[in-house]
Amino acid sequence: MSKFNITTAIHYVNDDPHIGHMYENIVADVIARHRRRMGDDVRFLTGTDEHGQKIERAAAKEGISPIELADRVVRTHHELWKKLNISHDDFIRTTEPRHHIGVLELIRRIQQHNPEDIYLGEHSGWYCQNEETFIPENQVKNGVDTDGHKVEWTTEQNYFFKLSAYTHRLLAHYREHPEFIWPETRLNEVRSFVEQGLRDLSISRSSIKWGIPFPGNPEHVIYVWMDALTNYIAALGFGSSDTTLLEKYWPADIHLIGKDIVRFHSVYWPAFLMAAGVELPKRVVGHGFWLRDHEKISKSLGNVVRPYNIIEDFGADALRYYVVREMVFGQDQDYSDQSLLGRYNADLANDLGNTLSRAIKMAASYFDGKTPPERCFVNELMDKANEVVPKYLKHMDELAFQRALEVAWELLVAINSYIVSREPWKHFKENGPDSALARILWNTLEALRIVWVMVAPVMPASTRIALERLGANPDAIDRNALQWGGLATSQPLQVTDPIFPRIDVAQYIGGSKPMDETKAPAAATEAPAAPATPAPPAPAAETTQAVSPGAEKISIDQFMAVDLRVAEIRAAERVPKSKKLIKMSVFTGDDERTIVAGIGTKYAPEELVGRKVVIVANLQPAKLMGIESNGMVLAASIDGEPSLLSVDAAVPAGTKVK
RNA sequence: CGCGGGGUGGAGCAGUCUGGUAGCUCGUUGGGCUCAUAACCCAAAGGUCGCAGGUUCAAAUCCUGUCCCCGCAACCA
Repeated sequence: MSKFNITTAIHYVNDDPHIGHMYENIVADVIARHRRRMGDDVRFLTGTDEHGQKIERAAAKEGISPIELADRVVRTHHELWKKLNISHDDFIRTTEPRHHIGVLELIRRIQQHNPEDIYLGEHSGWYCQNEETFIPENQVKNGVDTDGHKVEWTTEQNYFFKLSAYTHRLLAHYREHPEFIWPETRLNEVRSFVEQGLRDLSISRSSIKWGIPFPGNPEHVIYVWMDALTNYIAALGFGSSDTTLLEKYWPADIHLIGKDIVRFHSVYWPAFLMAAGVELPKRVVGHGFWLRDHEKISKSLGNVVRPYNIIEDFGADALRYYVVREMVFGQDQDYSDQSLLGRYNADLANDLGNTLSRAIKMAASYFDGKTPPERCFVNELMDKANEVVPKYLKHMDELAFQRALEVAWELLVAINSYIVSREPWKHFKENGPDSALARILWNTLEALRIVWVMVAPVMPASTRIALERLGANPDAIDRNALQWGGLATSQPLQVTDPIFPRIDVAQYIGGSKPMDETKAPAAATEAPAAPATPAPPAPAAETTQAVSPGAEKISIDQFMAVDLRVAEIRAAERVPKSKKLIKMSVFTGDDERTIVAGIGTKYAPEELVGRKVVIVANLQPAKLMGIESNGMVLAASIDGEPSLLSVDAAVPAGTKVK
């Protein structure tokens, strides 16, 4: 018996799980269940990442402690995994003592094996007092970050990991183990990233409190990624006195993660492990993302998919099947309710479920409610099954789950075709329940049993039900169960309601059950949205909605503080390499100045020259693509399409607008 | 020359690494069956595989060039 250790990423607890999280755990579960029934000793780990600034802040906003927030969200995760039948063996939280121990041990081992790999250095950057953090360069403009807070160039002392020293060893590892990163495109990406040379990595933060204190310097907290990645070994007892699990299950066979964090898992993580003298995981597998209308799903876009109602109404298996069947594993895929329901009806209701009812009802009515009394080992369904099963297993091994299911459906189609060609109903009328009929229906049921066994890792709950109805042993889903001949004769069949009832899509979608955007049941405990820090006023060019009557009123003085005036565009050109920026030279009555505006999607530079527009003349200068813009051109915009405000040509430049 | 993904029958997508009759699901049309969840089976229509060159006996697949679309990053002041 060989061991098989699979992990998911640990999910960040700043929000309820969405379809991306579900997908990852579902796929990991499918793999785990498959390996288990193939006889492996499986260890399947998932968990939550609970440290870091975002949690700290989200908690502060609600007036609770970070751990309280984490506890609450973790509960949602547990409930969801239970609903989805995720069969993990362990669930680790980065706030657990065992995790702390593991992280500290990792650092200790690095210091022991490669003392020079962790050193105290200086880190400089834009620091925001208000948020107590460094702000990335690209979010800083004019001494202010994107939230409008003041930032200062600050230098702080940090511990660093000598990542630069591992460049060549990592490249060598990729060369010797090309299977280390999957799919190949990700390997190429990572390799080219590493080939550019690696910079040392800051592995402590003194500005954050919510984390694991750095050993020997409690003013610092360990960098979240170093913290988080260690969960994979901490869960196995790394650093504890009991290393049984570690010896048994490490290295991991698969770290299943999203493609966005492949770099952390295939560069930082192995480098840490090399430094600590710990064996590397065998494989980092990056899956694709679920998209919505070809766009990335994100909270800010408001297109997050949380198909809780699907789970409620059709069971976890429908969702499990959909995500595994619809996505080419490794690639991105569009999500839509229509496609989910389409798959449900076509594949589950019409094919899988209907064939089950069809076969069972016939067999039951002709053979006294039991599986037919005679088995058969010479027939085309058996041939088909023997052809399909090896292909199925190959696809499963190659992580081509979509293909594996396709192949299982081939057998299903063959079953229906077989039924039609043998016409059991006619045979029964003409000959009664003779042995030929018994063989025909036994073949049908037996092939169906094999289909369900193939489907078992994806739809475990439904498989149990189906096998019971078929008169088969619901626990028999191991590798032997994929062989022809497993169905016993004269076992009780169950004739019941459809396992996957058809859905009227129009009615369902149009009905009172919006599937998206619904929150998890457990999320009902979520505190009411705390008053957010006031958002910076939207730039005029972006304002699409009418000013609501309830909006705060401003005084005339406040309004007059804005210097609105008519200006004439003297010259205009596109900003090179920009998508929508147009650089204009405008005459304001007093001077001629440069204004950059994001109107290039709608207007061509030529048609702008000579045009009179309204500008805000006393706006703070800002740099856009390196060009200083002194003012703002007013425009109304619909869905990002700007429409410039203009005045009659007779109005001279410089005229005040009020 | 920023990074990456993609352009394949009406729709959505596989196939491209490892050239060899272009495949799947949905939809459409005609027929069959009436055992089953208005399900199932058979058949048909429908594609110059973005475009142009090249390599080859043979190119959706390899090479070169080119056009277009979509993410990310950098810019809607």
